[in-house]
Amino acid sequence: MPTTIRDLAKQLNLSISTVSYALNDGPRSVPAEVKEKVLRLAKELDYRPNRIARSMVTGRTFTIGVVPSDQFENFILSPFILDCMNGIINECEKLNYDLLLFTRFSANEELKVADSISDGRVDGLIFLAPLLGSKLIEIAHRRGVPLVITHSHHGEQYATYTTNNFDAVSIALNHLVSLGHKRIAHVYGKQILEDGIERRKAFEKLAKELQLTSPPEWQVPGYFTRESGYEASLKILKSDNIPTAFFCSNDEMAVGVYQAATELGFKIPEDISIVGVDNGTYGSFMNPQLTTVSQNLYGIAVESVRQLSNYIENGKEPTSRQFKSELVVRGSTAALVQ
Amino acid sequence: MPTTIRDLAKQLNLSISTVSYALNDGPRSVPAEVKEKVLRLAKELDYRPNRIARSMVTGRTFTIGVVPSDQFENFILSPFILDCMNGIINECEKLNYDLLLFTRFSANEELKVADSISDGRVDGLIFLAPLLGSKLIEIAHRRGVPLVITHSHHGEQYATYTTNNFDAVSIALNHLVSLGHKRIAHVYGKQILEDGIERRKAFEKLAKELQLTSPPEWQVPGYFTRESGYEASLKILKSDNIPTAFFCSNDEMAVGVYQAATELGFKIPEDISIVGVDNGTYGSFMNPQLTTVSQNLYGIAVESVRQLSNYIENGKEPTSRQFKSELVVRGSTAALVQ
DNA sequence: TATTATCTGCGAAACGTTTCGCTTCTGGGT
DNA sequence: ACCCAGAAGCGAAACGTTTCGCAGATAATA
Repeated sequence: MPTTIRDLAKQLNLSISTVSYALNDGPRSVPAEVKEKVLRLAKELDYRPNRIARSMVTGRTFTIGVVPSDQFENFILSPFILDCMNGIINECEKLNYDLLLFTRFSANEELKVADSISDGRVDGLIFLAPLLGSKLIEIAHRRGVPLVITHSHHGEQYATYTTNNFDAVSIALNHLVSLGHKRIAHVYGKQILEDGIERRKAFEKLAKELQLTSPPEWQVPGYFTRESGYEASLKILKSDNIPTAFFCSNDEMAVGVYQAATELGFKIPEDISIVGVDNGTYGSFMNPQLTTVSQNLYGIAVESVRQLSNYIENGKEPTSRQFKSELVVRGSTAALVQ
Repeated sequence: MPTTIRDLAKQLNLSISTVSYALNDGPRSVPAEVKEKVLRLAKELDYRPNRIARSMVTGRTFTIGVVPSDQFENFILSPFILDCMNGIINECEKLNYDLLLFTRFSANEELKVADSISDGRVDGLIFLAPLLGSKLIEIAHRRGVPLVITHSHHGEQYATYTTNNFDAVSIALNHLVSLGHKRIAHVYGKQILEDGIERRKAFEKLAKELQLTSPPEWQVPGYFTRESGYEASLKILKSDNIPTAFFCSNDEMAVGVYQAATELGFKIPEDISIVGVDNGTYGSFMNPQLTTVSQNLYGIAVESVRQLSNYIENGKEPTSRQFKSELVVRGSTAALVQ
């Protein structure tokens, strides 16, 4: 029903090819008056080229697919993902890409998803913090879909955009140590996400180096969610051996620790200091605001889009980059008073 | 380079049509053994039907487009939008739709956007809390793209999924009144979003009905963001006429009020009670947790996807629905002590 | 046995573009 | 007067599907 290029051609007594050249300014020239005629009629008939048909012949869709890792039941876009998405969206806007957000995550549907990410609808893919066991990446790669990975590595052959997790943890712990803290608990994150694993290892190593007091019962598992941070820290805070500070493997879990601590009557930062990782949007929503180690979530997102698009458009192989972290001192840490 | 249906046909000495019938289980039958042969080879050659080509002929894309209102510079997906998106994503997953997230928002590009939302790539559109002046909706409608609107009305001809804003405000204010508060300030929201306008009007009306004390200087403008809530409330809190409670037109602004209040030494809820609207993910991140009026963001999102898909698939006209709000009492409100 | 329905299967059209190869025409350079 | 380059424009192929119209073979009905 919508106007097609054929309608234009017919009404103007021109061939389809000429009309196409006029509309697209190439690849061949048409006389100025013809072009004008075409454009005028196109406007009049509210003509818009059908993107599907164009993709059919050009092989390009000007769409980038985003594959978030499946996070939690009914809560696919976490605050963390939100910050990533904002960077991706803005850069896509600049580069004139649209964004296809893949919605089928369930692990048992992995094959279906695999088909849907490689059926020609996207020019390339961005994997957001993929789970460790996911086979999607290999499949997409084998099928020749251009892709980049954020917040995880996945073998040398992939371009990855990550934070140096060891540094991040080091920055956080050194900050606490500089404030006099030695008794530090660790709420670690999901152990099927690279960030979770790496930060946990980093903590263990650094705890020795910095001669921290941090017995096994102070290493508690979370899942990068507020709830899990709450549960995990509650156990520690209810025991008779209380740390003076918590290092949380991400900001969301730190929120949970806030709540557990507050509920039990501890004051932040007077009684307990808390540091998170991410510097996500909502760290500053908290009261007191959260001291954290920034991941350059926005920058990582932007860079991954840029490199992906540069590969798609110019064939330039994307190169991996690791991003630096920075300490963001706010209200949740204070010098230890004895 | 990928395997096509033609490759399968050639290798099996079958016609393309027969192969297609075998792959799709219809619309005509093929003998079981032929079908098996086809499926086996398809698997062997890692054949996946090209979605673009399929769309070309069927006219269907199995993709729903989401158009967020442009919110703030560099921050397109707000926490509010995040909650909406989660509902949309989950329902799309169930109904086997993918999601195209439109990324070009700038008002000055409205025409370009208009083309991109109606160029055949989506089966339907969901407008998320569109700005009041936006012409996108009319354009999409005129061009025959199925659409629904959330969190705003836009004329009788559109299916809309909204919250009853008057009720929401009423619930919040009655809660405060029941706690003894009469001196209530209002941080209102963006006046180019329907929610912002309606809640402001509701507050004005209810302030009279409930005989609140709320002079004009206590009606302060925000933009539904934390920063704006902070700025707006700071003015009031620094004056020599301090309310006992704040009603904030959304949760994010309430966060800003928390911060302003805390900075100036007010205690929540002892000195000042605060109520927000949304019951977004973030409200429970705060300390004390925010008392709020829940919008059923998730339910609204789900319902809009359902109705849209039902229209796309079965031609059943979507019908508007208004959703109820509920009071969620948490830690930021307390009885007024004199 | 003659007639009609049901299976199989093929070929081709259609979806709406982009772009290549050709032809015809014009004008400038020798 | 002849040649050649460039401009203008057309027709058709191609992208990878789905599906309609046919035709021939086989089975069911009278």
